[in-house]
Amino acid sequence: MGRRSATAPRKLPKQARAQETVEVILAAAARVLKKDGFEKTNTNRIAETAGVSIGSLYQYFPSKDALVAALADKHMNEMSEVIAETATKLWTAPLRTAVRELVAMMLRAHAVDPELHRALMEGIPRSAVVSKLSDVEDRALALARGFLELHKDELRPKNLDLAAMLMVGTIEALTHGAVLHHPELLAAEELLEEMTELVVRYLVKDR
Amino acid sequence: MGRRSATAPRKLPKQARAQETVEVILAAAARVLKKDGFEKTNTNRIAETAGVSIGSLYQYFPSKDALVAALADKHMNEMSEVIAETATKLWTAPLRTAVRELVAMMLRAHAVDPELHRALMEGIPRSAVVSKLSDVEDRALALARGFLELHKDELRPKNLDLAAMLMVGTIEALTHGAVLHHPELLAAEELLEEMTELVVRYLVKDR
Amino acid sequence: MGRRSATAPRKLPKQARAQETVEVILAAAARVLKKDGFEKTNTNRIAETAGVSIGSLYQYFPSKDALVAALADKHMNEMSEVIAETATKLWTAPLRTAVRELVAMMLRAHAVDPELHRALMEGIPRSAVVSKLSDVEDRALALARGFLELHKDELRPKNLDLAAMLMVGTIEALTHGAVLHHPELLAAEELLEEMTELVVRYLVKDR
Amino acid sequence: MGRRSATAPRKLPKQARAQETVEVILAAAARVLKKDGFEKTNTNRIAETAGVSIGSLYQYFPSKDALVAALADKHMNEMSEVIAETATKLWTAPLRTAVRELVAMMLRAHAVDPELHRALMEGIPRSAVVSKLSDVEDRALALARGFLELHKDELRPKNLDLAAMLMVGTIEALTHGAVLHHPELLAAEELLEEMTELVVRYLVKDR
DNA sequence: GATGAATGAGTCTTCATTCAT
DNA sequence: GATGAATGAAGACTCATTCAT
Repeated sequence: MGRRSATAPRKLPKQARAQETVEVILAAAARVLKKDGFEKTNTNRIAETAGVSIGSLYQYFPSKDALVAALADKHMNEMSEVIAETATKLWTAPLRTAVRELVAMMLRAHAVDPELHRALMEGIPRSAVVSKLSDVEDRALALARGFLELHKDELRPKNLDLAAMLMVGTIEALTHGAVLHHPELLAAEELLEEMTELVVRYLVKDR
Repeated sequence: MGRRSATAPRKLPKQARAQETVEVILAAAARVLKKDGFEKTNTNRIAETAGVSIGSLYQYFPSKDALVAALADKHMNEMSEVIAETATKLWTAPLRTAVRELVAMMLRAHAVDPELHRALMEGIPRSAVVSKLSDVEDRALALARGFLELHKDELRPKNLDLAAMLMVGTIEALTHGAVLHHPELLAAEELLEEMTELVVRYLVKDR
Repeated sequence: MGRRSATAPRKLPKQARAQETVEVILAAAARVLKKDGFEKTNTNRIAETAGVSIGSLYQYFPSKDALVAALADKHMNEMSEVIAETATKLWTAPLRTAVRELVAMMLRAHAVDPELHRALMEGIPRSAVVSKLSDVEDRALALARGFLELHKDELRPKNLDLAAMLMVGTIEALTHGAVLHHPELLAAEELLEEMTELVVRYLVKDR
Repeated sequence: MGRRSATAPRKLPKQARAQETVEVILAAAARVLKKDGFEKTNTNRIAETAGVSIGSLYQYFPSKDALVAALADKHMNEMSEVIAETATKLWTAPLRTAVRELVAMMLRAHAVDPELHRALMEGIPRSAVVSKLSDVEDRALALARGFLELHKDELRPKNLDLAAMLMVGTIEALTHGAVLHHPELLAAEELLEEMTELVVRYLVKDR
């Protein structure tokens, strides 16, 4: 019914073998992308790395962009799962605990596959991929906004929109910074504590 | 050589002309990069946009990477100048004022050419360019570290390395976030105030 | 074998099924060919359109060319049947009537499946297909030559080979022209009359 | 100013050397096209045949289709020139002479490069090329229509549109037939005479 | 020095055909 | 026999870079 989106997967594999192939291709794509960056990644090398013919790659992904988009999708879903696991706790916990949980959640989500996350965030141009990724950010922003609304009375900042932006931006940025430059910190207690402190102190009224 | 020395100044116009050509090419490169992103930017188009032959472009820049690196250099220098202007004030001012100045400085530095900054940060792969850009970050980190050391006694965080990282990371991230998503905020007083508040509250001891 | 003979007819359904599959594939090939032209037609799409696996297609046709050739064959046979129906009348009828019948025959033959005829005549390269199609022309030429020989005495042209060529060429060309550009004329009385007039006037002696 | 047509030549060569290259490429394209047909012709082979790099080919022609279109254009222009030379004579000469001239003109026009004409007419799909070629036919049809109008009173057919179609169609078809199957006849006096006879007899009133 | 024509390795992508299940 | 996953040669096209004029 009309032209299908250029980045939609080409066909759903029916046989188990095909499903396996798709998996293998995605894994290879991730590996190559992490190693070479988007620009230097080429479909032939991905196929080769996957131990699959170039024809097979195009059987399942109509274009290079579609392949990367599928990879981004998968990665995003994995991160979303991590987020969904803790999202509910946010609404009942007291402010500090909730913030702590939020930060921990972000750190955990980004710990799923930091290198891939980086590769996806870096080299990719104005394609569908970026929007896929920033969907997550948008949702995080909405979530944060709702969260702040809930704790309105305890908060110092008046402009909740700006506060949400700062909060999400800060957490994301520091998480990304850790991902990029200090992956070892992702699991460190200290970073979690300090980030929590940073956010809470920004948010709460004095005393 | 001997005979020529009488007319040595003549060489100057030539050099001036060459310098001009370099400028024109860099300007064109910036324009194309901002408009099309790194991937779609090609040297021929840059030359065309510059109104210069491709041969001339390669006269002055031995490769595409060299050209982009030069552009990054230039941009970095412009940002560095802005930073240098206010760096000295940091050492004498009281903490809150200094932080405020620091944040303002970052916002101003990134307001130099946000679009170029973005283009440079985005699409570029593992080339020299990224390192050029992160040089700035490294210097900012060192600066921050020194700054914190100076105010050691007033500070709550014990791990100054981590604190410097969070501080610089936060400021940078929020500045970038503003650059990318809300350029109108770059000049806004409110963002400056809130970011200052964020950092100061994080840094200072209670009471 | 011995035991089987009792159930020998059982084999028939299988063969019938196979025959059916062949038909389905040919029909699909015709449909795709008409719609997309030879160049854009590919075996996978034909198989898909036929609701048959690509493997089955190659079970019955060893190559793409063989498939197209079979299609051409079939089409040619259908046209030949139409021709055979009226061919005998040619030998007994008076000149004008015979020519009229000849023209009508050509128009009818080409009305069998004009679109397929066109697709077959157009996009196909130096493959067996073209020769298949021109077999028909050759036979038509021979038929015409014999026909002219029969009416020798009534004719103006002395070079019967040339006359046959002109006659067949004219009829074919105009029929094709009609097929391509004015399909609605294929069934029109007027075209038939004028073509008859054209040929008869060319052939007969004055007075 | 908007997207340029996909089949427009890419750039006009400024230097003499470039003009030469374009010529060489077109000549090679013609040669390969005649030898292999459209389908089997590929740009790499054309470049190779031209003794030119594939890059040079794409410097001047943005696509394979554009190259073929340019070739068709050139061929058409050459044919048009031949036609233009004699077109004027048609309006003053008596009917039979004019028809004879018309037929001769067509034969001459198609004798310019019969093989190329054939290759161009055959394998090419629904691209711009076909329309280029049929432009000529359309103009011929209009010319013929005007011609018949002029001689209205001497003519037997009442439906001048149909008569023009038959006339042009016949001449073209027979010319093409000669081009394809009997190139030696293109220059033969006999074919010219017979075709003239065919057309004149069709057109004129008895007596 | 400047010009822009020429180069060709490298990329994406298609599709006829094979073959394991 | 049927299926459809897999293959890979081949072809269109790009673009960084070189070099004759």
